[in-house]
Amino acid sequence: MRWSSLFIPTLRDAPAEAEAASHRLLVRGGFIRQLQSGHYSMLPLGWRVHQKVAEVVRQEMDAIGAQEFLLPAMHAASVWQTSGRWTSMGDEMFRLTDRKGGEFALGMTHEEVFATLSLELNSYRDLPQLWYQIQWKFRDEPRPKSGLLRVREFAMKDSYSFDLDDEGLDRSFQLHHAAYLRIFRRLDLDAVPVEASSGAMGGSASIEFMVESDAGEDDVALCGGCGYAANVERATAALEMVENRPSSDIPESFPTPGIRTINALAELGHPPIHQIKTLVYRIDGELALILLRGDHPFLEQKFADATGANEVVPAEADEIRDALGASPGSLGAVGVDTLPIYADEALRGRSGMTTGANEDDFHLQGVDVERDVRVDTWVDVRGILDGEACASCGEPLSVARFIEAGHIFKLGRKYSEAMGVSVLDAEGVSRVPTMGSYGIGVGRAMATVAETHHDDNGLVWPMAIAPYEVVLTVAKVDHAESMAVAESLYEELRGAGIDVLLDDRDGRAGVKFADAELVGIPLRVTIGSRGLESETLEVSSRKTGEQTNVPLKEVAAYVVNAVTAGRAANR
RNA sequence: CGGGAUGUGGCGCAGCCUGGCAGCGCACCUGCUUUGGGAGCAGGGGGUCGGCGGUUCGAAUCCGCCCAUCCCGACCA
Repeated sequence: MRWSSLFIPTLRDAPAEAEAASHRLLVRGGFIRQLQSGHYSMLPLGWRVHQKVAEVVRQEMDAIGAQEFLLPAMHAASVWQTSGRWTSMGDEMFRLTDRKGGEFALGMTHEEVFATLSLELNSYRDLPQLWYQIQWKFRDEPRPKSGLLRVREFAMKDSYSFDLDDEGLDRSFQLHHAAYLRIFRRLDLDAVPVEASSGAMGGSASIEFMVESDAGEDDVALCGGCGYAANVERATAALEMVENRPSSDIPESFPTPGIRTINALAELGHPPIHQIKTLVYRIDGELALILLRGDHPFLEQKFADATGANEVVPAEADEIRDALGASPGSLGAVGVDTLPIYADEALRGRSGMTTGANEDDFHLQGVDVERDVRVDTWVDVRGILDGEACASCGEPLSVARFIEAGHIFKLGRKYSEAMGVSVLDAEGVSRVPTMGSYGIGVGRAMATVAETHHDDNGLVWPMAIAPYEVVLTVAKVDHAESMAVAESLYEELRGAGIDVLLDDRDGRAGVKFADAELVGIPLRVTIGSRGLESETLEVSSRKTGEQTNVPLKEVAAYVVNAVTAGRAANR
C-alpha cells in the first residue's frame, strides 16, 4: 500500500487521558481511536495487527486439532437461565430487550452456547472435541482502562473441550497449555503459566498466562528457586515462626484514645505481627468477622475460593456499629458469639496479641487467639508479600505486576450437566462429558505486545504481527530516479508476498522517518539520491537501529530474507 | 461501587482565582523558499468553552444539578 493514500492519523502528542505506554503509542501511531470508555475503533493499521495476532492464534489452535466455529454474539435469556448465570453474572452482563419484549444478553463468554451445540454429541466415539471461535465478547466492566488492555467489547479466542473423563480433560488441557506457550512465544511475549483462582468460571483448576508489565492488573508470586508461580489470589508462602509475646490469664483492656490504625497502635509498642486485624464483611448477605495478623493484607478472592462465597463485600460503618458496638479501628473478636468468625491460618497458636476491644478508644492485650476467640473457620486468606519464603523450597518469592494474557480452565461438568449434555459410553451407559474452556483476548494480546515492545521513538512490532513488514521511505518523491527505484522494489516485494508499505508522501524525510519509527515497522529501506549515487540502498532495523547499505540489485533478496527470518523467529 | 482528578478547534495546553472582543503550540489550507531526521516566511480556515439551569447589564470565568473521561481500589481475556 501507498502511505499517501492510507488513513494513518499519527499524532505528535498523545491524548492526556492515555497513561499506559501501549495506549499512548497505539493512539499516537494511528492504530486505534476511542469511541467511548472501553470501546475502541480499530483503524486500518490496528486492524491489520489484530488480524495477524488472530491468525497466529488460529494456526496454533488448528495445529492441536481444534475446529473453528462462529457463534452468535447475542443470546436469548433462556440460554443463560439454564446454567443459572443469567442471575449470577449480575451487572457484568449487557442485557437488552427486543421488540416483542424478549430478553437477550450480549455474550460475555460462550460455555452455554457451545454446550448447547454439544447436545448433538451422542457417543463416546464422538469425543474428544476441541471447538473454538474468535468472536466479540461484551462485558460491562466496572472500570475499563489502559486502552486496549481492559475494554467492554473485545475479540476473544475462546475454545472449549469435551471429553469423556478426567484423563481426557487433562489431555485437552495440556494441548491448550502447550499451544498457548507457542502462541505467546510467536507473539514474542514472555508469558509465564501460573496457578490461578478460577473465579466466576468455577471448575477445578486453572492456569493463567502472565506477562510481566507495570501496566498489568494482577500480582504474581514467582519463586526463583523451584519455579513455583502463582497469582497472589491463590499463592501461599511459608510462614516464619513468630515468638509469641507473654500472655496474661485474661485479655486486659487498656485505653487507646484516638488510635484507629494498625500503624498507630504499633507506635504504642504493639508491632503489627502481634496484632489481630479485625475486618467485618457481608458474606452473601450475612455479617461475619475476618481476622488476620496485623501486617497481612486480606484477599477477598482467596476468601471466596476458600469458602465458596459469592458476595464478599466490606460492611458499612453503621451496620458494624450496630453489630459490635464500636467503629472500625476499635474492633475485635474477643467475646463475640453472634457472628461467624473466620481466622487466617497465620493466627493459629498465637498469643500475647493486641486487638480492638469493641469499645471505641480501647484495645485488648494479652489475647490468646484460640483461648479467647471463638473461631468458626480457619482459612488461608492473606495476601503474601514480596520476599516471603517459598512454601516448597524456602527461597524468597518475588511479587510483581503482570498482565493476564490468557487463561485456561478445567470446568468439569458444570455446564454440560446444566445444559443436559450426555453421551453413551462403550458399555451403553449415559455419561456427562467434562469440559474445559480456554481464552485469549486478541486486542489485549496486541496491547501487551505494544506494552513490552517499544522505545522512546515508538512501537517495535515483532515481524509476526507487524502491520507492515517493510516500509520503503522515499526521501524526495519528486526525484524521478528515487521514485522509479522505489516503485520497482515495491512491485518486486509485493510479488514476493511481503507486506510492504511505500511511503510516497510528499513530505520531509525526517517526518517520514519519525512516522515509520512511531508506527513500528520492523524494516525500513531508505531510497534517496545519496544512496543511489553509490548504487546502494540503506536498510535499517527498527529493533536494533542497525543500518546496512545493500547494493541496489540485492535489496529485494536481502529484504525477503530478513522478513522470512523474522517471520520464522520463535516458531 | 468507594477514593482522587479533569472537561476550552483534530492533538497538547493557557485563560477561570479577581466576570467585560476566546488565545498559544502542533496539525490543516494557499503561495514562495526549502528538502536524508518532526523546515522558514507570508496569508488563511476551523471552537455550542461537556450539558442544563441559576446569579449578573454582561458568564469559559461565580453557584447548583447532570453527563463524560482518566487514575487508584474491589472484578476479568
